[in-house]
Formats: sequence, C-alpha cells, structure tokens
Amino acid sequence: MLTEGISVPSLNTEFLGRDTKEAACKLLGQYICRETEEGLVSGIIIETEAYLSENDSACHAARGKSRRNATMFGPPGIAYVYFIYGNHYCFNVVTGPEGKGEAVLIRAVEPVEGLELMQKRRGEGCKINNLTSGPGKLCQAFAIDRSLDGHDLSRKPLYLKENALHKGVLSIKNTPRIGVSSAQDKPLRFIINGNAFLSR
DNA sequence: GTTAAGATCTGCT
DNA sequence: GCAGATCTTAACG
Repeated sequence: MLTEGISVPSLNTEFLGRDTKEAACKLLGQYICRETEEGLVSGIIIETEAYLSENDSACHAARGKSRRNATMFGPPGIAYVYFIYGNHYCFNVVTGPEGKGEAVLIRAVEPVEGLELMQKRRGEGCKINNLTSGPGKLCQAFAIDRSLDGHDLSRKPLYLKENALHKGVLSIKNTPRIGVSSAQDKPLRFIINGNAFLSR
C-alpha cells in the first residue's frame, strides 16, 4: 500500500523560494525519488534549466498566467508538469516567490535506484545511459505525468532528498538552454561538468 | 471552430 | 544527420 502525501525526511527547499538561478544550481547533485506501487526509483539531478518571469521569452509564463502554466505561479517547491510534442512530459520544480511564475526544468538525472523498473518503463534492453538523459526520458522512467502537476515535492510519492556527499564539491558549468527557439543568448542551463548522463 | 508551433525522442539514412 | 510521430495549448477568426 502506497503512503500518499506522507512527509519524508527531505531536502530543505527553503532556497527554492529565493532566486531561480540559484535554485537551478543548488538542485544539481540532489536526489529525486519516485515511489509507485511498482517500487522505488531515484536519481541524482545533473542537468537543470532556469525559466525566468522577467525578460525571458522562452518561459511559458512570459506572457502571463494561463491554464497550462498556472502551476508555475504557485508556491516554490511544487512540481510543474506539462505535455509537449504529443509524446512527452517535462518535469519542473517551481521556484522564486509565489506568484512570480518561475521554474527550473529538470533535464537529466543519473539513475541510482530502481534501474530495472526504469528499464521496464523505457523499454527492455534500453541502455543505462539512455534511461534518463533528457526531460522526456526521465519522466517516462520516473512515471511522471500530469497527475503530479502541483504536487508538493517534500512529500511522497515524488520528493527531493538531500545528497550530503555532493555538498560543495561539484564542478558546475552553465551553457545556453537546449531546444528553445528564443532567448538562446541566455546561459540558464546548469550541468554537472562531465557527467555521463547529460542529455548532451 | 480552426490552425500552427512546441522547454522532445526515436528510427532510419 | 534528419524527418516523422502525435496532441495540447494558445492565438486568431
């Protein structure tokens, strides 16, 4: 039986509400965990992108609140999940002050627990480094869909967890964002330098 | 009501 | 390396 909505010993997400770029950096190296009736999967966040409310035409919230992006205007620390290209979900962490409309897209994670379950969801024989190396892929591996839109990420069945090992010893690099057709000049993508599970 | 574009992935060349 | 899949959303009529 799944214990929905139970608080877990999770990451202190206080920093998410301050600055979105800072949040994108600090989410790198932390665990993301997902529990379903099939079992637990988890991974380390290794690639993020910041989407800002001001002066950022690539952000869904750039033209005000709408039905699709309403979740982005909610309190920091909740999930914003949307469907794109007819095939894929993308998973974001809402950041910044409530009502501002900013978020951090989780683009890739390094698989840690539940590899077999991820493989089952992604397709038998799927290579390890192809399980979660992209926003659509990790949503499939983690069984993330729109039922988790607005979910509080300090609670089961989807939550962030602190990774004490990575404190302050990460080599973080920032680059332009991937896949956006505007605001390509902004270096708002953050990656753990050299990690084998990056989307590219 | 209709249409075009999109924070992507896969399979084929 | 490139085109196709596939559907939701938002903008327009």
